[in-house]
Amino acid sequence: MSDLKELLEVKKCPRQYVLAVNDTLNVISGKWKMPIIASLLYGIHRFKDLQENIGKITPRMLSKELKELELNGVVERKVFNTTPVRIEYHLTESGKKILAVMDSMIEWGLEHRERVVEVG
Amino acid sequence: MSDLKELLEVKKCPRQYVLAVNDTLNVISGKWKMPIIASLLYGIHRFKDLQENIGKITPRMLSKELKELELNGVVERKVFNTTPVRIEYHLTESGKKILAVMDSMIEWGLEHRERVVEVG
DNA sequence: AATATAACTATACAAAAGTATACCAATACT
DNA sequence: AGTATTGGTATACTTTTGTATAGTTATATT
Repeated sequence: MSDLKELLEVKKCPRQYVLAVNDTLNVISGKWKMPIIASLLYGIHRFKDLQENIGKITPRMLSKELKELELNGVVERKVFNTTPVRIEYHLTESGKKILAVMDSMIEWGLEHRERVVEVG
Repeated sequence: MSDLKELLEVKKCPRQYVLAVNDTLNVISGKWKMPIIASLLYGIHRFKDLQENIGKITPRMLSKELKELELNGVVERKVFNTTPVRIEYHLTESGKKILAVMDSMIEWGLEHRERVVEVG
């Protein structure tokens, strides 16, 4: 295959795919996104509980990340009119489906570790 | 389910899964990893060609990222004893399989965009 | 009136990631 | 000797991401 053909082939890589990958990366990149999403998946929904479960995250980061996830349509914030006020964070339908991406990442990561150990 | 049970359930989330996800994130996170891996997948292997294909990347970043990918066992660097010297970067077996992760990211990203457009 | 609790916010800072611009080394060609 | 080519490095920045530490608001409890 000629260099030109290859170049054209690359240019054909659909823009919507690039956008889709970037959207996904935005949602899962960073130190705390995965721990937060995983905790929500496991049924932890309140600020203090998330903070305790994740361990070393500061309230500033937890707040910031939850806001970003909410803005990205991955998390929904629910306010309950009790005293003291109770607030719960839940994954949206999209949010729950990130599990599929996590699964593919786990699969790749495990296989890769085995291969690296074999090779040296 | 009690809070305690939930907590224990979370603690059961296997450490090797956490490591696997982190390994994968390390390989795909950042502004340039995906463009580089995609270019390699599409058959572009030389430094200058990668630089041209990716567009706005500086040689410093391309060099740095390729080194990191090599260190992580995702890319292999081959030196050809020609004049002038020819160097090629190729994905390892592990590297090629990142396509599966990319696919799941594309799928999630596309679905998520549709859902966000629907909801508003 | 003092203390406790949930759910944060504010300010200042440090570290990591990325950019801009210029330069280098080896070899071959003219 | 001067120029071109490939495959990078070096230095100095700017931006983004994450940390540390303290404070706030609203209500209820003692």
